[in-house]
Amino acid sequence: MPELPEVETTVRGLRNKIIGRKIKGVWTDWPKYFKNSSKEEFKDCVIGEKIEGIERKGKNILFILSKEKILLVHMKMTGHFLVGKWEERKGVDKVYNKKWEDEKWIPESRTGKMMDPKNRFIRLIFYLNNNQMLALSDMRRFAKVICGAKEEILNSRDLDLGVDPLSKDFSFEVFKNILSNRRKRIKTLLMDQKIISGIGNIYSDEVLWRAKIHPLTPSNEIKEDKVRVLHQEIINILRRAVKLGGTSTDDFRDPNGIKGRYGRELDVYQKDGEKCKRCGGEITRIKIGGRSARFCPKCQKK
DNA sequence: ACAATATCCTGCGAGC
DNA sequence: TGCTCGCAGGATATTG
Repeated sequence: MPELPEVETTVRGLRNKIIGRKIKGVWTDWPKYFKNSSKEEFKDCVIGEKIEGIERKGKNILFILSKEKILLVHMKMTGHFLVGKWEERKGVDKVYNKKWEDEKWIPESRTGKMMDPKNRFIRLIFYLNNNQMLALSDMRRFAKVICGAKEEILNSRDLDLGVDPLSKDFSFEVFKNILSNRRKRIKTLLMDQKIISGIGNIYSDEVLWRAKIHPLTPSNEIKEDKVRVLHQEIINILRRAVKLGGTSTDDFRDPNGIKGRYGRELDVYQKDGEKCKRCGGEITRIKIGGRSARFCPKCQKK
C-alpha cells in the first residue's frame, strides 16, 4: 500500500534510472487507467516526450515531461513501478524482444514466470530509449494515470493536497492549528490527503501508537504535550521508513523489485491479537469508516 | 462539519 | 478438492 515512504522510495529509485530518457511507446491491457482520456489521446500526449524530472506530491508521482507536460501517476493500493533493461529482467524483456507495437501481445511476466510473484501483474509499460522499460505492476488495477499540460495538472483536484509532513511547512504550530480547528477523529484526519498529504493506514496506526493516542479521539481534544509527541513521531517514523525503503507487508516493491525493510519495525499495523510491546495489552482491531485501525486499548486511551 | 457506505478490483486464506 | 465469503485499503461520490 504505497504511502509517503513507499512513493518517495519509488521516486528516488526512478530518478536514478530514467531521467533524460524519452518515451517511445506505451503498452497496456487496461485503458481505464487513463481516467479522462482515451488510450490514443494518452499516447499522443506522452510519446516522443523526454522525462526531465520526477517529483512526489503527497502519494502522487509527477513525471515532468518536455513541452511543458506532466504525467501524473497514483499507485493507489497495489501499484509499483519496475524498471529494467531487457537483459536484466526476464518476463518484461521478452516483451521488448517481441514487437512492442503489438497491443495484443501479453507480457510473459503475467504468466507467473518472474521470480517474485508480486511483480507478476504488469498492466502498463512505457518503452524508453536506451533499451529501458518502465512497467507498472498493479494487481488490483486501481492506479490512476493522467497526462496533460503542466498548468492543468498542477491546478487539478488531484493535487489539491494538504501540507507534506516531511516538508519545512510541517511545523509544530501548523500541526497544532490543524488539530485544534476541527473535531474529526484523529485517525481519519491523519489520512485525509486534503489536510495532511502522504499518510495512509499503516503509518497512521504506527504514529498513534507511538504517541499513545486512541484513534477515535477528536483531534481538538488531544492535549498539547501529546500533540507535540505525535508531530515528532510523524516526522521520525516517515523519515525512518523512507530510509528503509518503505514497508512491503504485501505488494510494494521499489523500481528494482526489492522489498522495503520498514515492515520489521512495525509496532501495531497487522499485529491484531499480539501483545503490545509497551504494556502487554492486546492489540485490537476496530473499523473506522470501513477501514481497519489497530491499537492497544490499554495504553492508547481516549 | 463530520460520518458511514458503496464503488472500483483481484488475490488470498479460512471455512465448509 | 473446490466452492463461497470476507478481507485488504487509496480515493471519490453519495447519502445521512
